[in-house]
Amino acid sequence: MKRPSSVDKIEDSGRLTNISKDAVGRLIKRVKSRSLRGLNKVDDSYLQKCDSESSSSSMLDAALRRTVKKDEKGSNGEAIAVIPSNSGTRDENDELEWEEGSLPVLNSVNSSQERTINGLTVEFDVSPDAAKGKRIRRATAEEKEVAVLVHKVNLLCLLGRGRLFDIACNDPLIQASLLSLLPTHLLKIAGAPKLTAKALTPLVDWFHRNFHVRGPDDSKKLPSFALASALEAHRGTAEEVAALSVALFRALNLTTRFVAVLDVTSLKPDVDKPEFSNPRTGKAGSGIFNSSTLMVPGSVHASVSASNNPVSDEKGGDSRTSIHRRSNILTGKLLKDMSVTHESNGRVLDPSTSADQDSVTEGGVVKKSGGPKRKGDLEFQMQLEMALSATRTESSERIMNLNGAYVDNRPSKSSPFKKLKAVGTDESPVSTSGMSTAVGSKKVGAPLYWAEVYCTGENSNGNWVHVDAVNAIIDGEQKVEAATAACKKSLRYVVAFAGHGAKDVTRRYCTKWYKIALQRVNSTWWDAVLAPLKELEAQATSEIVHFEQGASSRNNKVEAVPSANKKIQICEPESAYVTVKKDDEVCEDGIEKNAKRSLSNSFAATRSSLEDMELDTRALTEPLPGNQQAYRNHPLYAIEKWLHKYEILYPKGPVVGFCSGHPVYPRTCVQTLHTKERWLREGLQVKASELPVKILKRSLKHSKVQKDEHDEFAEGDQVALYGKWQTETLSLPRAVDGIVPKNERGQVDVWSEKCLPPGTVHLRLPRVFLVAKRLEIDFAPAMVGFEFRNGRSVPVYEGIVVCTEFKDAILEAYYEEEQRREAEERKRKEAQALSRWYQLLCSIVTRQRLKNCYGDGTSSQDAANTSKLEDSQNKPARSSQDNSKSPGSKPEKLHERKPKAAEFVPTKDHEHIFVLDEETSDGLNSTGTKRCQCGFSIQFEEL
DNA sequence: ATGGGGGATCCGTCTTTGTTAGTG
DNA sequence: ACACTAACTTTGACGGATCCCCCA
Repeated sequence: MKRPSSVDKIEDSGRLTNISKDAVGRLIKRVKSRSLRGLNKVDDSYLQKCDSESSSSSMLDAALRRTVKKDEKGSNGEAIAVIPSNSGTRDENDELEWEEGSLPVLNSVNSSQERTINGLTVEFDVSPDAAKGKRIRRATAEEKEVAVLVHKVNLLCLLGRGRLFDIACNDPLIQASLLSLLPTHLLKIAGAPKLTAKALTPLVDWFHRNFHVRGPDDSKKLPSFALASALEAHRGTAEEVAALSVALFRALNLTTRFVAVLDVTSLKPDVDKPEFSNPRTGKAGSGIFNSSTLMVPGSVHASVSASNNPVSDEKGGDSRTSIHRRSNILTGKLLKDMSVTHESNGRVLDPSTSADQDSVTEGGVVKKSGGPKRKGDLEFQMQLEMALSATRTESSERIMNLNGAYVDNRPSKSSPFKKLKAVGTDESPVSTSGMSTAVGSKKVGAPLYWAEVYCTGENSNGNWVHVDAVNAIIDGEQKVEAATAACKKSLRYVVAFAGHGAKDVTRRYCTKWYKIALQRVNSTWWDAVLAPLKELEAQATSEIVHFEQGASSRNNKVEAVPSANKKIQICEPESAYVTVKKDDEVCEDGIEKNAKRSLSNSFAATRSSLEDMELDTRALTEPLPGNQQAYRNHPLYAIEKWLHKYEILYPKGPVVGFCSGHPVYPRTCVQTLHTKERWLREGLQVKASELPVKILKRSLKHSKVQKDEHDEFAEGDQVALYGKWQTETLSLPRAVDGIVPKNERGQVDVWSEKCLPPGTVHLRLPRVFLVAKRLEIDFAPAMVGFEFRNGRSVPVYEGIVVCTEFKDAILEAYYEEEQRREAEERKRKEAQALSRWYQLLCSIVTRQRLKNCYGDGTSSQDAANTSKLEDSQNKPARSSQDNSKSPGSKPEKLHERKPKAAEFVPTKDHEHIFVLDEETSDGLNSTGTKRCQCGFSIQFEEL
């Protein structure tokens, strides 16, 4: 990879990217291996997936063994067990052998196979039909956890990538180069006091005509380098082109964000498995990092010309090649059609409503498409027209796909009508008023990158406006969801990048949050990740706004009159961003600067909070889903049918709508119910006069347990449930006279601090009950929960509950007791250590003596040497035992004669038999030596 | 052809308050 | 005799997510 070595920061980022990439690669590898292991673990499920021809020999082997095992009982005689050669007599313990035994591997597996082994017939059946019947293995908790981790890592990586592109958009060289290419009349936009979305039209139009999208490339360029290349070639990936548009807007001092749809791996396992083996990603070798849009380039034929002719003429592209023109013709045609068929949602470029199908717009000028045409062009146009007319017939309200310009223009064998796929999928109003995806197909990629420009002239306070320069769409935020849905992508995370920061703006682009939310990571984690970035983003956009006011002076300095001959004309050595900052620092005195900064910050805060409010409002005003299933987990609405077992509607109203005849209630009306006992855990008790709002039937098992109880409602097979509104704060009897109030089991259930009787305290210390008992203070064991052990749940006790007044006394005594205990423990350990040292030293002494006695190299020495090691390790205990017994026991015959080492040849399993050799006494202690026939001796001391 | 409803299936969660023999 | 510890054995019902089939 070629790197601009001069830019250290970028190098760092590059390294970081590589490191991250490697890490993620390893993680994915781990996931793959896990999933493989998982498949192996559940052989049956894998078996069904094993194509008869593709299954590996080991798999087949395993399958064979299984089949054989299953069929060995031979119920119907169709399948006969393979009996291994050694299995003439089988018993119960053969299980393991059956598992580990191997069978000859067959080369071909058919639905029914036979093979003779040692005269036995093998018959097994791995028919696909049988496998088909089996269910697909579901993901385990571990796999789900891994999927969440991968999702998070992927999100972080894509966030990092977005930030890199955002930084690259601030590159002064790129911004200056773009300005140098811009026609002079378009520079005026920078000075506009009230920017409106409409005012951006000519600018976006120019950009769209001059920069084109090509397919994703496999090169691993750094963002800034990629942008430079794209700028030079006037074409790049959708990501690069979108980033260039952001750079251009920023160069013109427009408050602009780079917006990207983070196309992360799924939160759920399995779903992504095909993606791991996706040939495209595999080929690219960059996995999830290669997340560029899959757009099929509109100017797909123009690759050669584009590279040869990198700079386009700014005055309408007179010098452009015919191929360039053709792509523009097609694009313009589509755009025009969009403007004709639909104008209600979002302003589309080229306001011309001419019905002339042959006219195209180019730089706002309507032109005849009289350029040279190739055979493919005509075919394509025919197909396109047929498609468009068909779309109009189907739904005149719908507009063309955003990506209409990127329709694959290769001649298709199928009918053009088959390409049409109206993807106005949902009940969403967008689908009816939004864009049609008639031309959209799997060959067309989703719009994943665009810009957001803050237009001060929109609404009363200004507004962020969606600007998709890649597809030449302005203010088309409502179309994005439909377009991405058409391409089987979901808008799970739409993130706007600015000033090295980022902000989640998904809610602006999605209308069905209830669907999106389920596919997103835990919001707490995501919010925590974004919090610092959001701050950066807010600061950055505020700074730009602040300087926007003085932008005219700067623009006067920029005499950017681009020329076709100038490849990159840098009129201003510093970037717009940098220049403005410098102006601020140089021109303003300290006080003014601070005042102005604080003013801008306050405005930014207002702007940011305004946007937050806007997004929140969108969330709260989501349209009612049309299908019942959507209400199962809808965050805003609920229908009674889909309430859970422990839920109820309270209050039952207001009804906000109907779905298939079912009244729809706000989710806030859904209350969770609990039993009396469960409420106690929360530190709440059910009011005396309250009746259960719901009574459930208890399971058989539980009803048996409850049979004896005489609760009014919870009798036998019933469970009484109460709502939170029926409860009050728990009032337990107060501790009186140092006596702790206990429950029927003589304990206190300490689920939380709230469950403690007033006047008591929970001492969560080990062995503290001993102290309380010694001090004769009343206490109750504190039960803190349950754990499942030995097939049943058992209560877990931690510490005791005592009256508050005894707390200090108990603690004091406890610490004293603990100190004493620790001292005792220390003493015991020291004694033990002493004893072990003694044993060790004895062994060393004995060894030395042996060396001294038998160090001449006789045959017995070998024996002694071989035995001494193991004896020094193992025998002391035995020998000491023997020692202790020896004084009482008579040393029989062996005692009479001294062992002669030369006579005795110890065997391998020889055990020492000691006889008393000599004994001396010093009054208090008597010491002695015991000697075995083999020559091994040990000295002992009798206390 | 497609999407919704509902049944079937499977995985994960919740449930929940011993007994006995051996050892010090 | 008493207190303490370790071993014993290894639930099962139900909710909910997901799959799959049928029907509008």
